[in-house]
This record gives sequence, structure tokens and C-alpha cells, in this order.
Amino acid sequence: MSRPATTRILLADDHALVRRGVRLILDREPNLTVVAEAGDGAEALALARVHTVDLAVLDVAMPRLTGLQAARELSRRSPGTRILLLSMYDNDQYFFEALRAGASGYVLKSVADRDLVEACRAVMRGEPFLYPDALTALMREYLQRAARGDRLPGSILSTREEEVVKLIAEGRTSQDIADLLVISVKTVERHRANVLAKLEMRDRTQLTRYAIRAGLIEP
Amino acid sequence: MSRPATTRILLADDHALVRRGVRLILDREPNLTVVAEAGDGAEALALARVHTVDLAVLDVAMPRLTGLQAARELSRRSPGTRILLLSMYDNDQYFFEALRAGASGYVLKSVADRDLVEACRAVMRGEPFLYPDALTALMREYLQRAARGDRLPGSILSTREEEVVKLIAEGRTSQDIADLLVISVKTVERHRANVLAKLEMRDRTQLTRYAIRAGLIEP
DNA sequence: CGTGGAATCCGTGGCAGCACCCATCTCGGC
DNA sequence: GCCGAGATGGGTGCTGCCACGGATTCCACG
Repeated sequence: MSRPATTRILLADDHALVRRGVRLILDREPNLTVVAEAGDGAEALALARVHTVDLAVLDVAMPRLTGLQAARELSRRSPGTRILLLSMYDNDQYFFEALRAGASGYVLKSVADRDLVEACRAVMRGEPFLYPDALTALMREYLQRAARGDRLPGSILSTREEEVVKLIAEGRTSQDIADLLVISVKTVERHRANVLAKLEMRDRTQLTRYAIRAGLIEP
Repeated sequence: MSRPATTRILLADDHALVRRGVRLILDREPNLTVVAEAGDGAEALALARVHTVDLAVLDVAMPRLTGLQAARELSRRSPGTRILLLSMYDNDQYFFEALRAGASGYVLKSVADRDLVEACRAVMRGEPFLYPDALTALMREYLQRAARGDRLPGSILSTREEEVVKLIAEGRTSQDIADLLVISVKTVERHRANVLAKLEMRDRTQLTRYAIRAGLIEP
């Protein structure tokens, strides 16, 4: 194949300590090398423009642009670059969103270092996904839904909706949000209702957890 | 001094990947060596019993027992062991709680690997704290309060209160919680009100973020 | 050009969250 | 043996959350 023997990796995680540790894990492998490090999604996109990158390893929760958002943009701009999403949480919602965002793999931070390396190798071989055991059931479900042509769960929120969710998760009232966005309270409540329905949630506490998982806010 | 040349470290973090990376960072240092790894606070306490540990590096947010809870117990049971808390979040509340829990240091995961190593060394030399610049102001505030004998912010919640917070953060209603704990709705609301007052918060979304920071629930 | 989705706005109504007041009982520490 | 704190229960009242119904404008895409 034309691909070089060593895989050039772009690594993005907002916690320098974690990023450094993961880099050490990857760099120990003979045919994996980290060529760039980013602290958020926007920086990752910028670095992907100036470096030749075979594989992007992106944390899901990052400031500015989340890993999911960066993955969406990256897979659009350079389809040749494989994407592996790193997540703290074993959650259906985000797993599905990762697939929709164009990721070739989804790995939990709770896995062993060997599993991360194996995931990188599998993705570069073109194998669709590598995942911890807990996710095999989700994979089957995903493939079945895809086969039936169902609408996937975890549909993406509109930009306005994300904005409202962020403010709700910060503990602001609907009145607050209406003032901030200079719209009517009813519109805020409409957005909230639409989001709750989309995500199949019931109240603000669940939205708050969603916002944190997605990296829209910090806990 | 009687302390051996190399510092024996107990490392606890619930994400194996992060734990492994941090271990690589620490083990590269000549006089630092990780002698045990734990995936939660309870495991850390158990390992501290069977290993000789000079320094415990604990993640704040962990299942079963949080890093804060483990630190409290550890500093009670073996006061000779120094404790360094690792946190994702630059937050007053948790910084103060870390100090109260008996930690000798508090380090953000956003710092560089060198800073973590320096923090370990500083703590072992008996220097009270090492922290990123953002925390120096907090330190001063803490020392001033301590000098004035003020009650510190970040008072610890009772076990019952933590239980209620956890359920609130999971999105359950007061009625739900009352049924689960077999107490009256009014008691649940009483607990909630007390917690909100203690933490100086206003609603459930902030409690949810608190619960996540403290590792009581996952996002 | 029509269709569909995003974004905006409105009304009605019930129930939960939260603030304020009150009380009792128990248990461990001083 | 008393005192404080935790855990328990209650009442009253307002406001914001959330569910349901409806609507219009605008823009992109086929």
C-alpha cells in the first residue's frame, strides 16, 4: 500500500497531563508516532491543515470545539484521515453520535493501554471499529438500525439549540436565557422542549449531564 | 533523612488509560516509582494497607469512594503518607475540600507533566503545596481564612445528604427519592435545601454539576 | 416551486422545585 | 447529663419547569 510504515497521529485532549500520558503510550509503539498535539477541537483542525496526519485521536469533551464537532469538520475536509474518538463515558448517545460524526473508532478511557494501540492499528487497517466488549451490543443495534434505514438516535442539535442547552446547563432560568439571547421566553421553552424530545430526556438535570458529556460546559 | 531515596507512589484513577499514562510520566523519573495502581478510592485504601506507600496520587472523581473521601480516610489511618489530589477542574469548592481532606497538594490535569513531577517532589520535601498559578490566589484566601479562624467554604456533606444529591443529580424527582429512601417528600426537600445552602447553590443543575465533579455520578 | 426544517412566537394548565417558617428524636462528644 | 448536629416530618406560597396545543417566517435543497 502507499501508506507509510509509521502512522502519523494528531492527538487532541484538553488536559495536558492526559495528553502527555497518551502520547507516551502511543510513541512507545514502533509504527505509531504523534506528530502534533492540540488542546481543543479548533486547534486540532488548525494543526490538521499544516501537518500530514493519518489518524486523529480526539477526546470527545473539549472546550471551543468538542471532539465530535471537530470530527465532523475533519471528516468533511480531509476524508483520508481516520478518526478515533476517546471518551470517558460508556454512553449510547455519544457512541452513535461519534459514528455519525465520521469517526472510524470509539474507545473508552477506561480501557487498557494495549487496547488503545490495537484500536489505532485496527482503524488504520481499515477495519470499521474496535471497541470494548460493552459496546458490541450497541454496534449490533447500530448496524440493524442502519440496515432498516431507521432514523438514528442521537440526532444532532441545531446550533441555536446547543446554545440554549449550554445556558440551561449553566443553571440559568428561561427568563435569563431569553434576555441573553434577546428572544421570547416561550421560544426558549420551545427550544428546550424540542431538545428534550430529541434526546428523549425529561428535565434540566439530564440536559446538564448531556452538556457536560458533549463538552459544552465544564462541571 | 530516614526516607528512602525513591518515593513509593500509589496511583489511583478510574480511567485505565489515564492511569497508565500518568504512571509512565512518573516512572520515567529516577526517584519516583509507582508501586500500586487502583481504579477507585476503595481499592486505593485496600492497596495502601498492603503496600508501603510514601505518596498517594488520587484522582478526585472516582466511583465507589471519591478521591476526596479516600484522602480523608487515608490521612486518618496513615498520617505519614503524603497525598496529592489530581483534578480536572479549577474550582474553589474542591480545592478547599482537598485541603480539608488532608491533602498536601492539589494539581490540575491541565498542567504539564513536569509540573506533576515537581508537585510530587515538593510534597515529599514537606513543602505545603504546589499549584498552578491560577490557584495562588485561592491559597492566600485559604490561609487568611484559616488565620481568622473562619469557617471554611466547602463544608462536607453528611452521608445522607450525599445520597440525596446523587439521586437528584440522576434526574429523579423528590417523590421518587422519597420512595427510594423510604422517607417523606418533605425530608428530601429539607435535605436538598440544606445542601443548597451549604454549597451556596440555587438549583438542581448546579447540584448535578457538583455531583459530577465529586465523582458521585457519571455525566 | 414546493417541501421540510430551523427559528421564532403564543396560550393553557399542572406539578415540582425552592424558600421560608415550624417541630421532634436520637446520638455522640464534651 | 447536656448540647449540637443530623435526620426526620410538617405547612404555606410563589415561580419556574414542562407538556400539550397552535402559529408564522425564512432559507436550503431537490
